[in-house]
Amino acid sequence: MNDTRPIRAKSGTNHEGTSAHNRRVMIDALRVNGALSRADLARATRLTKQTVSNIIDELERDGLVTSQQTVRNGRGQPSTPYVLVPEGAFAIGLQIDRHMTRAIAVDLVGNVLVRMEAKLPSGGPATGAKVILDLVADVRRQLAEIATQSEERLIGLGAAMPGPFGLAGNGDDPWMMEAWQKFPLLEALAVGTGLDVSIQNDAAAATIAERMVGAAHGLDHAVCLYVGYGIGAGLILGGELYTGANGNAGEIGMALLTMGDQSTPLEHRASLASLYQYLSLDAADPDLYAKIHDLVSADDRRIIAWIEAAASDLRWSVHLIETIFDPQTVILCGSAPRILVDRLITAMGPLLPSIAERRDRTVARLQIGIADPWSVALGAAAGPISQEFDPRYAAILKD
Amino acid sequence: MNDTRPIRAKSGTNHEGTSAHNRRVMIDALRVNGALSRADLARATRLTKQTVSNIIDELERDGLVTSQQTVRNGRGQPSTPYVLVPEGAFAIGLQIDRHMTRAIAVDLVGNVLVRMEAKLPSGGPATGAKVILDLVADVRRQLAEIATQSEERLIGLGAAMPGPFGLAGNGDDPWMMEAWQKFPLLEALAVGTGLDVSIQNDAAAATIAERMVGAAHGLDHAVCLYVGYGIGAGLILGGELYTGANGNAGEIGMALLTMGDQSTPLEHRASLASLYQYLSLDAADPDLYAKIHDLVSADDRRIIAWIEAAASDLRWSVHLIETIFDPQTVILCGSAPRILVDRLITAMGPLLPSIAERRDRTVARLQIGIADPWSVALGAAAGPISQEFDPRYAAILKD
DNA sequence: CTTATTAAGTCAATTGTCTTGACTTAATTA
DNA sequence: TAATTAAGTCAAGACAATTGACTTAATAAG
Repeated sequence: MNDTRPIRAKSGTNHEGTSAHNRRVMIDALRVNGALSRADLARATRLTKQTVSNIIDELERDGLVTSQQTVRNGRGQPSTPYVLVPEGAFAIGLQIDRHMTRAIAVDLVGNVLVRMEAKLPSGGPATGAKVILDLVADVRRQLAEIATQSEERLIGLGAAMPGPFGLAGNGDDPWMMEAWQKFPLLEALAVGTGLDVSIQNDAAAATIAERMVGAAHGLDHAVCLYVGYGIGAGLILGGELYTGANGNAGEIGMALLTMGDQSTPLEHRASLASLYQYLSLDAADPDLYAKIHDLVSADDRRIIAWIEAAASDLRWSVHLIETIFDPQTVILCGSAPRILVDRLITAMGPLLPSIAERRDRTVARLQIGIADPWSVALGAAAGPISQEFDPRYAAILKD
Repeated sequence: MNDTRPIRAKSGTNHEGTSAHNRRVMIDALRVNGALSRADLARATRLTKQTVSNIIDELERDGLVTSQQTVRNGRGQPSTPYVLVPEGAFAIGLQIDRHMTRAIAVDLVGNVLVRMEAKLPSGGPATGAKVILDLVADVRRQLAEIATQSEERLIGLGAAMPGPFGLAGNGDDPWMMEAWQKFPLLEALAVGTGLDVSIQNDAAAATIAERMVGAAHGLDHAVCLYVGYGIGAGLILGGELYTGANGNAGEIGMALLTMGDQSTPLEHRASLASLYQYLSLDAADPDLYAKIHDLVSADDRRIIAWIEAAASDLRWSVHLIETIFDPQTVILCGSAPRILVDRLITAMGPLLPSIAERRDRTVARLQIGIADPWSVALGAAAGPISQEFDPRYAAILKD
């Protein structure tokens, strides 16, 4: 054709795509169901016994699955259950937050093997990059001590930081995240570690964690409402994390709530940042979570008021998420003191009526997720594992 | 395994899945780009020339593509462009609305070949089912007159009606849609026509129409904001229509807007239903659209006020959609008089600031879609075509 | 206790689909 | 006129799932 307009087309697939998909399906089935025999896998995946046998043999050779004691289940030859081998793969997760950075090493099934943190100096990436690379190197060293072959089986480094990405900053962030968002972090990490690096926002990372080891385990339609310094949503749609056209899907914190004439972003009303401001707390204080814990435990009048107000906004957010996404469940998670999340979820009940009120529900409309300062780092680490081993459309296609 | 808990697993795939996917990719590429040579297709899909040749031969034998005059493009053998054959497939679309039903026949590329409508009697499905089946039969007869082989190449019947589905009715719908939603329409249509039948909500149908022949053509991340009797959103996420865990994703009309202390569903403020109520119009009046057209043309004071109010809510809706989905574009479409949609879109500017304000935009943040009383029926017809020929994850998998 | 039945799992041959590399065709450029 | 470039075909090969018969090992029936 003689014009130079680029041709838009989806990618084709071939044998390798088929094979890669089927491998992933096996691993996913073992992750969701626990031990399964070859016959179980054949029935569940609709592949033939022979195909399953070949793939399981290969996975066993690769050290990703292993057999257990045979079990007798009535007539017929006893079956041999297979399970995932935790040491089959490792990944490192890195959270870059406003005042600190955390790094975690996980294995194939999501066990946390190493966790370390460091304070980030206030100079932004110029000084912070070295701190981060050192932290990653430390985690890697520690991992190597407790897991043989960890280096050979280290599949990548997942980083998480507050989004959104790719935008001109609005300048209202007081703490340098803008500088970090502009910094070519991916390249710096890739060069500094020699690993495959991926970056996502913190809500998305927390969601990946929920899917691997939390309340979204085995669910294909779930939305995580993440409450941290900011507030965001992570979207599991059709079994995959949805990130939108530019990687910024779910940045619900920037949604404007119009109350009367004035509009405020949700983030200014229901995030930890809003709590810190409301209580005049120092976000850089290392004992911050303990202080909040104490305040909540003591039923401090002001924090109770904040919880009530935030719960009201979050209640509405859940309603909106249910209305727009029709998920199997909504999960409230966060990098926040656990007691605060517990109080929030209590204060959010009863939920607003919505299309989620169905008779055929099997999981609760709203569940509590991993509420832990480490959840984002954990999800960051789970990212490469998911990328490498979970079934996904893109994995079938070429390139 | 000796427990009876069902095993959850994704489906595997095999050669036929590969082949089916590659066929769909070819068809999609031709639909999006127009005429392409085998070499173009090979480059765009990353398949080999030989594979493309085989698939194109097969598609040509099946009557889905045809070659055009060869074209010389500089050195080398001239290329032979291929295009989709409109008569390669047909589908029938059916819209069931409150007071009427519309049916359309389309071909593979989305040309409308037949359109017919009928008034629905007020007795609900008991009397309406026969009217609908007769209408479909009439459309089918007319289609057969203008298109030979239409019966052999008729791939299905797509139906569209207001959602949400599968819920206990709230009883506030004055016009029987509840009865229709409870009626086993799918079975009735399948038995009555002998065709493959699928059902979706009207916003989803309008969205499918936008993707096939409208503003979302070739886009993989787009959200359609549908304004009709109700209001809803259709979601194209990652190249596929997303319908949620229970088929009710996008039912944004039920989203509550909290203004001060009281909350109202969006639908009560910005839909045609709200306009009818505001102006005391009879929704069953066959000349309704003409009347609204005249009122808008005459700048009727009251309708202008409604437009201003509705535009304000829709402006906020667009902001919310952009914030949550991060789509390439938002499309305002509807079963509404065109002039009203034009006025609405004008009144919606300027849009609220959002993450959609990017320097690298190639399409407008907000576009106008097919604003036409027939758009839902068109999308309903496009549904089976899309289901059969568009690339989608599920098409690769077994069963 | 013996035999039938059932289910897990393997073996070897086959099938379906894409890939590879050499070849043919038909145009432009030197 | 010859070299170059690109489209497209041919025939053989590679890869991965399928098929159907077979083996193994348990329980159930007589």
